[in-house]
Amino acid sequence: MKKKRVSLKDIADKVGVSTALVSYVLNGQEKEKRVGAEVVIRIRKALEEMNYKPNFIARSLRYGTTKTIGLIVTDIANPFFSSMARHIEDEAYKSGYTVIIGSSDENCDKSDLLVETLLNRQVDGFIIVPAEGCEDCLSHLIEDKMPVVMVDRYVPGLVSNHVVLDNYTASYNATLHLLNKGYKNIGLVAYKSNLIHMRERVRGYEEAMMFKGLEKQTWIKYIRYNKLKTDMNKAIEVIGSKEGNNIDAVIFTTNTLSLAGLYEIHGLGIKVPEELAIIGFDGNEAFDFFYSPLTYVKQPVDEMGKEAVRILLDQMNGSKKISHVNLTSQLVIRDSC
Amino acid sequence: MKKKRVSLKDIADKVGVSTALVSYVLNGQEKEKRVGAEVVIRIRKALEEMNYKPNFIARSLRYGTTKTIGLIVTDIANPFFSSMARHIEDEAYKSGYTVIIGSSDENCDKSDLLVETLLNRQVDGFIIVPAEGCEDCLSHLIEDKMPVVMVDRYVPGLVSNHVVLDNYTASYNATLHLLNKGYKNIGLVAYKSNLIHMRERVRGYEEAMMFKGLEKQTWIKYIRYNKLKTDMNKAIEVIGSKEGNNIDAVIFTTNTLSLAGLYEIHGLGIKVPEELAIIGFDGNEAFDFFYSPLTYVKQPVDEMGKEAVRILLDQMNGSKKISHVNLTSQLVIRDSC
DNA sequence: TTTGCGCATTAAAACGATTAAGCATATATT
DNA sequence: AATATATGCTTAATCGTTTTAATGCGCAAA
Repeated sequence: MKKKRVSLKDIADKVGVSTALVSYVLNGQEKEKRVGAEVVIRIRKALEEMNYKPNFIARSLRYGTTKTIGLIVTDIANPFFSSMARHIEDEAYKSGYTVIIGSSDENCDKSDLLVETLLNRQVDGFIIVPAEGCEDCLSHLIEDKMPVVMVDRYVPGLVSNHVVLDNYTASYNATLHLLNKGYKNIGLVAYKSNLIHMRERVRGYEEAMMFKGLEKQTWIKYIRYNKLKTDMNKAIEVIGSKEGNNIDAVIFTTNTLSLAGLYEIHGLGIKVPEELAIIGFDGNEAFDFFYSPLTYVKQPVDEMGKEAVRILLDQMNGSKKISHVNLTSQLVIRDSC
Repeated sequence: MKKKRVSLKDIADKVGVSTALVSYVLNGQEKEKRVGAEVVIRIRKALEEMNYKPNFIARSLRYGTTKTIGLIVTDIANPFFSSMARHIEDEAYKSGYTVIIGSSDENCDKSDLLVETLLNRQVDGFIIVPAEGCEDCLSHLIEDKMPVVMVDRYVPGLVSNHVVLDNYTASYNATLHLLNKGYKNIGLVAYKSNLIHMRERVRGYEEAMMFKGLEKQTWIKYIRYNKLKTDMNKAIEVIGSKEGNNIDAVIFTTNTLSLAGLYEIHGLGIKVPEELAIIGFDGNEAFDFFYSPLTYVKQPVDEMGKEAVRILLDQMNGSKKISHVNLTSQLVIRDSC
């Protein structure tokens, strides 16, 4: 079967000393532990020759930490999350941490199961994109003093760390941009969800409309996460029809909504921006190929990932400080509005 | 600090028995090991009450297996690999396996480092998208009897498992499709790479051209992976100019190449398909928004991921069979050619 | 000669789980 | 009555590493 890896014991036997000495040398403690100079050399040589590599599992058991971070996103296949994951991995690797990823599909049960699985695997901390209804599971985690950083959204009332976009301002500014361009009947397409990031994006829109005295003109369509296509189809059809209240601009509050929305708009042959102006959240390089490249709210996904890791590392090192990071977005203006 | 998790010992103490009995009950061996009926009940109750969860690390150390798969892709932020990763994770989780992902950026040193890291973490097997120059590192792995499945591409001459697309046929058929549509000056844009998947895609194109007696018309542009933008810019400028040999169709051999290529085509205002027909590899939903939705070679990424996991599990269960899976692609015909 | 100290090293416990082997005690078989 | 068998449980080793406590030895001071 598999060739056995060399263990500390193998080295110790070869050199003719106990494992303790080898361990000391390995961890650079040969000075404090007063290992004989000549023995140090022989041990070093043996380690080299036998190509010794420490067994992380044994170390983990001994130390009670695994140098592993659990990352739970809604879907790793979603470009927004996969690029965030990439940044998280890079940052974590720098500090010797490894990342285990799971996808919850916005499903609380799946998320809880993932947390459970990762806990059993003794991860040292979590970076979580919380799904709806996960409050309990998360609060238990935090009560048990497990380091947790929430990203993209957070659970209001839960005293814990998070790194999110300033969604309110992002949405407010996007709406304002449309208003300043002269659009009045601005609609918003959001996921049907109580999650804070959605609510904030809705609120930013509403308050911008209110600010201009257009609260009567607000038009919000809520899409069910698992009925994306059908719900979006209906939504866009309404916009294209007479009942659409002459909607002349629409904001999509996530990249998946933008994608699904553009499909329908494309399908109905609605002209952008002449008949309908558009702003999306989270760019997608390919949206530039839409006949009218998309104006979108650009999230600093790299910072979000890296900052989350930094805070998590800090927590794992014993910091008791609670961090709430609100990142600012950038409105990338293209042709669609 | 962190609330300590309950261990077998805690349960044993509470019930007043040895850890052995608890372990037997836990693993459903109460019959074979003749645990007293009444004791079984008390242990079950204690396990429930104290909410016992086994420590995976301890188990791993004992068993010498971690129920963990190492996945090395070129870049998890690339939608092709992130969706493959998603399928791999889902399939692995079904069998109680967890996945650790790393991105090599097509860089052999990074890839080797990842392999090393994951080996130290005692993963039970690898699913690898091999980078160029990784032959040695991989062959060592395989010599050491570490279960490995290569995906997307493989290392010729290395006796090991792989799950790849039938790239030759895919490319041949794509070229044939263009030829049958009357295009004669067909170009191909590939990465400058000796990796087999690239070579096969090139070969499929060349042989299809040869088959129609157009070997003189072949036009291949090799793009450097880390000079994507500049090299692509030059390539497309050539196509748009007089020196372009009147190229009337082009095949992009990966999704990143398609994306970069479309940017340039878009920028130069080249009309598709009137002035230039296009076929890409790996769709991207958003390519549908190109003013001329992209005809592309659709890879069965779900099958590729799932099949890789199945083969790997098989290997990890001791199978000595070497599997070479060649998946068939589908040419999704849209407007771009 | 005894005590104390510095030095180099080892033995052993610990982390949490699994499991082969062993030990009583009770019951059944000759 | 002596032996065999069944039953129910414990002990201890094991996986690979870290780390505390202990040990042996030589040498100097009392």
